[in-house]
Amino acid sequence: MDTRENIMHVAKEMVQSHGYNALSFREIAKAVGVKSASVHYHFPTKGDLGAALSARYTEEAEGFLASLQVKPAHLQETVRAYVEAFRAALVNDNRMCLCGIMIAERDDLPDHVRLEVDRFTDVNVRWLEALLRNVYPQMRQKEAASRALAIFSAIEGAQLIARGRGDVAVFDTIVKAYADAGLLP
Amino acid sequence: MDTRENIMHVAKEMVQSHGYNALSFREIAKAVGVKSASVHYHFPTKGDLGAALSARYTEEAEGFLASLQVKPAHLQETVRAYVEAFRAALVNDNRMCLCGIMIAERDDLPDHVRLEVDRFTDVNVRWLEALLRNVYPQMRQKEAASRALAIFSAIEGAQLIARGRGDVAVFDTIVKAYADAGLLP
DNA sequence: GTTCAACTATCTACCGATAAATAGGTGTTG
DNA sequence: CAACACCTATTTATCGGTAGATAGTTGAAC
Repeated sequence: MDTRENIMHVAKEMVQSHGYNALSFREIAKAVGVKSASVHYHFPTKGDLGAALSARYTEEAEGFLASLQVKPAHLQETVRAYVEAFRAALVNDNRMCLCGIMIAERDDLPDHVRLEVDRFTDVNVRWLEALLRNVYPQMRQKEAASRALAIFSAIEGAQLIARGRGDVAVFDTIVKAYADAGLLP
Repeated sequence: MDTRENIMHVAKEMVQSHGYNALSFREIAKAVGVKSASVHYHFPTKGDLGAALSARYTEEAEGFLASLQVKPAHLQETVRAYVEAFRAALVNDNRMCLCGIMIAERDDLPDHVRLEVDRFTDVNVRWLEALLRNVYPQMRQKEAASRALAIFSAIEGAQLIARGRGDVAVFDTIVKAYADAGLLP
């Protein structure tokens, strides 16, 4: 019954499936069951909606990452839970990471949307970096940062390619190969 | 002076920068210096243009890959040349792999465009797989296929994330971390 | 004279956005 | 209690702009 929440919910799924450019106020309104002017009431411009979506997406990611155990003893479980979050998007109607798909459209994003999208990468890479340094205390800060960036990129790439195949098994195959090669802990 | 070639040239760059959805006949026409109806003369529908772009893109990739040395002795140079091709897109005005960005929009692509986009992944993965089996003859076929898929995904991911940062150095950092971790030969 | 390649002009559909009106709720005041 | 003011959420109706696409015309080449 909370229209604003419903708008954000359907808009998020639409972006994850079709991207920011393809997001339309009319389609959102139709899905929610209101008129497009009502969507504009809650989010005056498309940029406002996009920024709200990516901001919340990053906040939820922050909460999720904070909830994960980062004890060295549970390292593999932690990484598995992290990867599973990206896998879930594919399982859920072959969707992509909201910020991943928006990076592909970055040149068309309003400035404040792009800032929020960038923050998602920051949050993920910083968390991975902290995880690595927690588990491998001897690892230098620079190396941990590079490795964290590599892990994040690899997972985003796996999601992109698996989505192109429309097959979650492809994601699983790629992640296993990452682990076998030594990229993932 | 070849209008059709000019159309494909500017359209390719537009897709690499803004994606398929954002591609507009009017914008193409303006860039080429003709009217949009002329673009429709050469490519009756947007799907025809998209399919032609991705088909040629894949063909050029096939030619490029065939031209690379795959002798075990030059393995690292070969891989470096392969990665450099993806790097070049970023250097060239922060663009993305044409098929990578179109995968993100796959749900909105006409069927024949999607088929061509898929073929690009096939071509790359098959080439990487052959490279691996050539260099590591003892590697099983299944393992080589997984590894090839992982390498391709990782590079596409690196390109995506580096593009989000608008910084080629990020791409280089990620690729180096891939190599250090053992993902790249 | 036929073909090619471009043009002009226009169509319908959809985009984001806005103004103005409406209905319902809340609170204040006489 | 009733009247009024105000706020919120939504509607109707519409705007200018742009999308892809098409019909018909022109001019040049062969």
